[in-house]
Amino acid sequence: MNSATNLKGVRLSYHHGDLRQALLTAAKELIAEAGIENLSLRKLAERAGVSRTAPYHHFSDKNDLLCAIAAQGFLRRHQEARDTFNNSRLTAEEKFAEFICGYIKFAANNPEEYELMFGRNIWKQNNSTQELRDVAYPCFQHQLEMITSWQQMGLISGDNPLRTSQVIWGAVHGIAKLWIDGIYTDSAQIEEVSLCAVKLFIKTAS
Amino acid sequence: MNSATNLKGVRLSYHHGDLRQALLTAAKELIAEAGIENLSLRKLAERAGVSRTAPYHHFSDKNDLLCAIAAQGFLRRHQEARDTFNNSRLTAEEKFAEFICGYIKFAANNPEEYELMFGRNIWKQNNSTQELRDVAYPCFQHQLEMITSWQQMGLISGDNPLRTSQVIWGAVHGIAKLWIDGIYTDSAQIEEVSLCAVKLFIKTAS
DNA sequence: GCCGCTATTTTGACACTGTCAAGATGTGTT
DNA sequence: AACACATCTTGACAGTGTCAAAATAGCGGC
Repeated sequence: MNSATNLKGVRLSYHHGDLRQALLTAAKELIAEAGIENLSLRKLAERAGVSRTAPYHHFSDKNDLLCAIAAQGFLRRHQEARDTFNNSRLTAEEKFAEFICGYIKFAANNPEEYELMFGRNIWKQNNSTQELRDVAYPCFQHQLEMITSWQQMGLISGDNPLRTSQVIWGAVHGIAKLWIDGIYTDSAQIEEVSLCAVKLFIKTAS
Repeated sequence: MNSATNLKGVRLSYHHGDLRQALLTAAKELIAEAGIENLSLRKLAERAGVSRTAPYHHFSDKNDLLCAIAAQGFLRRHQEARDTFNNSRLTAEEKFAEFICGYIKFAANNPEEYELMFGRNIWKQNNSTQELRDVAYPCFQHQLEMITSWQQMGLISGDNPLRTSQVIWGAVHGIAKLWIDGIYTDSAQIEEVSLCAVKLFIKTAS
């Protein structure tokens, strides 16, 4: 299970050194080069200099490997959001704007990773790993808490914090997806769309 | 190209009758049964009672076939939206609410079809067929026109109609996707979330 | 009727995929 | 040294999308 992920001890694996981590980084390379759809375990194994079935001793499945990459993405985004929310130099309104813009920017700058984090294959049915859920759910929960606090201080409208949070999350998610998938017919400026979303959700919007 | 789609003449194709249409309906059956990920051209051909490569004379590609199915989805949704917008028994506010709820309900009731219409594989890069674009873009354009009209009559806030339209589209799209993919951690009532979105976007929201 | 042209379909094949079973090899423990 | 076990490899299997070439069916013209 947790064969090679102990962060303390230096020597983790036997033959390769740390194949699990090597596979993860190689996978991210390959995804960045050719997209998720073109990632195969065999090419990945070759890139890592290892035989076709070696990865199966570190990931039970292709899905398991993808979940592990997605988990890293949630950790990164969660950290980003926390940094913004805890930045005492920002007003609440600035934090909210930065949450919206930062979310969309994260997706736009890491399209393949975002696709993985929210691709249907991972969450649909029961494909999500426990490891992934342990990382993703706190990230979702944190979003809910932030939005709830902004709503309680009267910055954004709505009454039910959970529902409002779901709508705002849906908005940034949808904008990000439509952008990533290249569906906006005009060459939309993603920053402009983000700021428009901010204005629409803030209570004092004109 | 347009080998078998003439709606006037009854006898359209030669051997099978109308293999193109038979493939489309069989594909929708298979997708409904096992999801898009589990649709293969070979199983599809078998279901249609035809050899593995027969579909290639009606669709250049697997992608081409998926685009054709997606196009039918856009036609249906476009018609729905038009019906609502042209329903003279509804007030503007009711129309807007019905647009939001109807959009999300459409996606929730036809998850696989919606996945196809907005799955990344189709739009990403240049995978979209001309036929698909000819059907989808008018649908998008119609959404823009509706939202612009609601904004101009002061029903919803925001200044730039295009940007506002993109945000609202993003919101319904994102809510639908998060719902379809089963990502909302609580068992959200999709209708409640839709209504919350309506309230947030309408100008006189509390 | 018959002949040929073209649209349609099939058979065969190729490279590629994820994944399993069995064996080989390295590593640490006793 | 011997064992247990983690790690990795080789071989194999059933699928997949798609191409090339051969077979077949329907239509027009004679």
